[in-house]
Amino acid sequence: MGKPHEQRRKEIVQATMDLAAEQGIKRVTTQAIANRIGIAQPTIFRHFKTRDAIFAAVIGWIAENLFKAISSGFNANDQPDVQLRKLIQCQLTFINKHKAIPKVMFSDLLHLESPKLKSALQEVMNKYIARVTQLLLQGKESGLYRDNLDVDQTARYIAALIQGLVLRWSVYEYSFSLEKEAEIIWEFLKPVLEKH
Amino acid sequence: MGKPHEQRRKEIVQATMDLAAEQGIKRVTTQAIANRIGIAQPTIFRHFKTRDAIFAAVIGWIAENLFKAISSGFNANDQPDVQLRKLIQCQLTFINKHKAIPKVMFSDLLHLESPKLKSALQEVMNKYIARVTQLLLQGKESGLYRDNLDVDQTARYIAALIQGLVLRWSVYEYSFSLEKEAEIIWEFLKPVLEKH
DNA sequence: ATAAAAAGCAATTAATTACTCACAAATAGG
DNA sequence: CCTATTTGTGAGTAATTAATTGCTTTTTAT
Repeated sequence: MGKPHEQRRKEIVQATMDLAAEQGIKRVTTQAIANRIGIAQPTIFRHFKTRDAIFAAVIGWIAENLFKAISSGFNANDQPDVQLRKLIQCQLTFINKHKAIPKVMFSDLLHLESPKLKSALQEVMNKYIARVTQLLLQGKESGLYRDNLDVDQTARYIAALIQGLVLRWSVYEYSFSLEKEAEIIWEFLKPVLEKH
Repeated sequence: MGKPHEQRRKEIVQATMDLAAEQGIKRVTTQAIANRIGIAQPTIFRHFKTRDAIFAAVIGWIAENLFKAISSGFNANDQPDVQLRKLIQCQLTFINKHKAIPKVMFSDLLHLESPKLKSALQEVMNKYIARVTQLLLQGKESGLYRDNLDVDQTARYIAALIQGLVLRWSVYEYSFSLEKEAEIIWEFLKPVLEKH
């Protein structure tokens, strides 16, 4: 039954995300994780020093795979606006597939708890906003968008808009299609970005 | 030292909000609340049946005072767009004054915990969105906004935008002025609403 | 094959924390 | 003023849960 360290770590991260999606962060106890995997509770601590370390790994997983996801649709030949549209679509598809993400993002974790987790999440946000800023700048420079577009401000608001949307999606128990929202968000954003 | 029931309840709600703002929901233990007020911990339970009941009262307080706040600037003579702008300004000023709000909104409370608290919060959101929808509709009918404006969708996105903004403000430890954002949000929204 | 290292577990611990209880002090009403 | 109700408290309970410990089993490397 003994499995290699790295494999168990992945199992634990996965089980943590599954439980978080189903029941919320608070109910993800080390016991619950162990039960889900089918190991004893103390075995968890062979693979993670503390419970917080598990959540740090979860955030790491999210960061890594979110950027894989939003890079997956990348095509250098696309116009910047098409790239941005695809980015939003890929992001929402990714979050839809991993319902633990809003639970982690909107939990007590970031509002205090360990400063380490908090700054880890801030970093993900920053990196995401930087990517959007870059695409906005390209669109501006290629004449697609308004000349007076504040790319930093707009990138932050696009991120805020999506976060708010995902929050509602999570609070209303995933009762609407997140993926379909990509198109609607895009229609909403168009007049903000485009010349008129 | 014995104080009347209603007064103590208010003290407890206030202390809970202060502590939540400073340290996050998780650290608001009944002991911490009692310490802040200067009473014994069991005394809390003379005034609230359970800890959850305290948070229900907090949400009640927020709901009540948020609507007072966004109604405070109301002037029937204002154009609908001015009304909406004022609403956003009042809301951000109110949240800025009560930093517990994002802690409560973005906590594990809504992501599971008691369904009662969750639906209470959903109700606040719904009521807020209804108010914004109403103002958008007025603006549309008075010819200020685009004819093809989807008022429901737009109201939801305005709410999402503000929630996302408040989340960032909270995660970044209130390090930027929330009140100043009202103006910037308004500039951001203009092209979405107006004819062009 | 075998010794060392890694992974596993049962039992336990230590800390936290919401909540109870029996009784004391304060307050209010007649 | 006296009594009943309310408010307050010190001491304690029960439940939860992250983390430790000592030992066994499994895996890996030589």
